[in-house]
Amino acid sequence: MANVTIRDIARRAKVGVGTVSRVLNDSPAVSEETRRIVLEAIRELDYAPSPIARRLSLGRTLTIAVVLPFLTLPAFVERLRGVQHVLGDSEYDLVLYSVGNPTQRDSYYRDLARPNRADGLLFMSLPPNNQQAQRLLHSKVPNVMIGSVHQTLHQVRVDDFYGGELATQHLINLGHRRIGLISDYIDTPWHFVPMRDRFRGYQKALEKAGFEFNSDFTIQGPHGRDEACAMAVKLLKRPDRPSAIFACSDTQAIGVLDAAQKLGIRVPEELSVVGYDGIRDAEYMQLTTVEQPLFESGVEGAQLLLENIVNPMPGPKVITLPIELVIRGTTAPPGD
Amino acid sequence: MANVTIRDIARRAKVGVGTVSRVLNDSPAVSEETRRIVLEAIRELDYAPSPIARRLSLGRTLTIAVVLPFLTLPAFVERLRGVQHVLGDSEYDLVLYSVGNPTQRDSYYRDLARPNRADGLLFMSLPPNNQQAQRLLHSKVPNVMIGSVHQTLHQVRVDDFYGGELATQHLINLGHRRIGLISDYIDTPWHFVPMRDRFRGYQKALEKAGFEFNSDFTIQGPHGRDEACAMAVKLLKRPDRPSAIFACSDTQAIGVLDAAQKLGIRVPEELSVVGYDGIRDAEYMQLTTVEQPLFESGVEGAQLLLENIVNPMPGPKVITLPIELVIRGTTAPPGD
DNA sequence: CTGTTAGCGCATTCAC
DNA sequence: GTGAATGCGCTAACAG
Repeated sequence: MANVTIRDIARRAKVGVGTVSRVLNDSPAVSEETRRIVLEAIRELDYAPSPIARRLSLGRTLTIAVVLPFLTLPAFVERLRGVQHVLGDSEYDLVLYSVGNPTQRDSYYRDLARPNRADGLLFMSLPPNNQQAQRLLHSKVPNVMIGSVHQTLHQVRVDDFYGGELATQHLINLGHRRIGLISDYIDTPWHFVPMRDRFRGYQKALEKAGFEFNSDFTIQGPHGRDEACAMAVKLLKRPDRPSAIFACSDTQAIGVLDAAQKLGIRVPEELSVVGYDGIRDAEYMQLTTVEQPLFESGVEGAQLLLENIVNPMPGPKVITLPIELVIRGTTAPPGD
Repeated sequence: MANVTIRDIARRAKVGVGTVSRVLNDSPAVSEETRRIVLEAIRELDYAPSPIARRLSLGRTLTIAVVLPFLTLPAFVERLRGVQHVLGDSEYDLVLYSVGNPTQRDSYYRDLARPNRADGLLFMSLPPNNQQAQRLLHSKVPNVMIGSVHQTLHQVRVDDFYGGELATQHLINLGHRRIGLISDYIDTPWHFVPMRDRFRGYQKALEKAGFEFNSDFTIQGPHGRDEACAMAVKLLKRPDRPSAIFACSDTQAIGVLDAAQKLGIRVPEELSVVGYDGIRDAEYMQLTTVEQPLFESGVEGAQLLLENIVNPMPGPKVITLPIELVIRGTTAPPGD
């Protein structure tokens, strides 16, 4: 019942605590014989060293903090899985911080950017402002941004600009001219950069095709399936309604499908829809989408972080992961 | 750069470390004046106490360990969200342990069931064997099972037996007689009790209706959409193929829908499908399903755990959450 | 190779 | 009210 400590083992094995510590840490500087005796004592007393004491003594937390916005969005879960996949094999514990609002986000950026909180920080889709980035840098705590950017920080990202262009180009190639866009708010306190880049890619594609950009065809709003549905309804009720819609996330794309169904508009005959992310739901729904390697981004981010813990790289390392347009059943030439 | 410790604050404020500690912990036994001075020093040096040192000194880890099988299944993510929702407002960190195989599960049961690892344990859908339960009990570490059962442990669960009955009864009421069932392996080293109960509920409903149980209509296999699809294909290729299938999870139900599509069998005209869980995909797919309160179960489990940390209850507390049959578009009377 | 000792940073006595 | 001292369990440096 009473906690068994390293001292108990030492006493039991009739050695010093130093020796016990040595066998615990696989130090070669201990004879086979004593190692055996110590291990025996450990087994008999079912002893396991206290991680807390260990951390304090080592001056390391043996912990990686993962900060992400709500666990609600499937895309974040996929990334988290990737992170867990890597961390599961490491010596680090994964502690989870879920951010519900900008205030919370800021407090995490403040609290975690100091020694003794975590040995490494992983931020997902939560771009820091300059001051926060500065603080991170100054704190010397290794960190990696996944799915968000900052000039001074390590990051793994995808080329969202290109992705937006790819999606739009696909629609243009099919023959669409009136192409709507639905996205999150682009200028929010969250600074959700990827969305903004996708939007710009959309503009670029239009421009390249010689179409004029019509801001009436773009709507921004809060994220979510139902919200996207409402936005799409607004777009589809126009007399000159678009024949195709690029939704900046799969969740929103599914909302668009809802809207089409509600209004009796057939997909893809009367309306083409492209999403973004490549969450599993997209496959269920036969949604054409721009797939980004979500799981992979988690893996890469975690690995980059672990490397940086071992030996910190100076310059910001940017890993850009490839994206891919996956054509399924929700896009087709305009039925006119 | 150098770590600022409580001692630095004490020196700066010209007080003892004890006093600083007191203001950090809101002890009333400190004058307004000195409190002010200390807080001032803390602010000036941007000091924050080291959680690790705090933990060691307090003898508490300030940590809740959440153990769950792969992060892959949406149902687990929902529960995790519920847990996070509660823990986010507490003083505890949420550390995540993802279990990939039975060996890993067993090692977590062993390692976490001792002092100084976590102040509380949350196991999701990972029923312990008697020895593990015994060890948990003996370790005195507060713990709660979510979605799995053991006679001696606190748990929050749903009535899976009733759920299985409910789903099957629904199909019977619609007029179906040949009702297939697809489930995980029921007798595995994972001891996935809920599945077994759903299966038994199915049998019970058949029995009540006076139908004979036909084991040819039940298939067990590894979990997963594709796996379920393969099983369903097997079922649906029989000359006397079932007119309805109860899949023991939504993921599997979606696999069944895949199979129907592949074989050109219309749902619900030629085949009715009922799922189980109530994940969001189910809504997307218009799937009739038995909805269990996943998020809620996480919330309840976390709350129960926190209560038990404050003052441990002796007897095992069992919270049973209500389930609900949600009828959507995949069930209808048999088209014959 | 091995025992002893000095911290790691904080909370908590116990005197004053 | 407050300061000084002790211990939480472990690692690492230092003698031997």
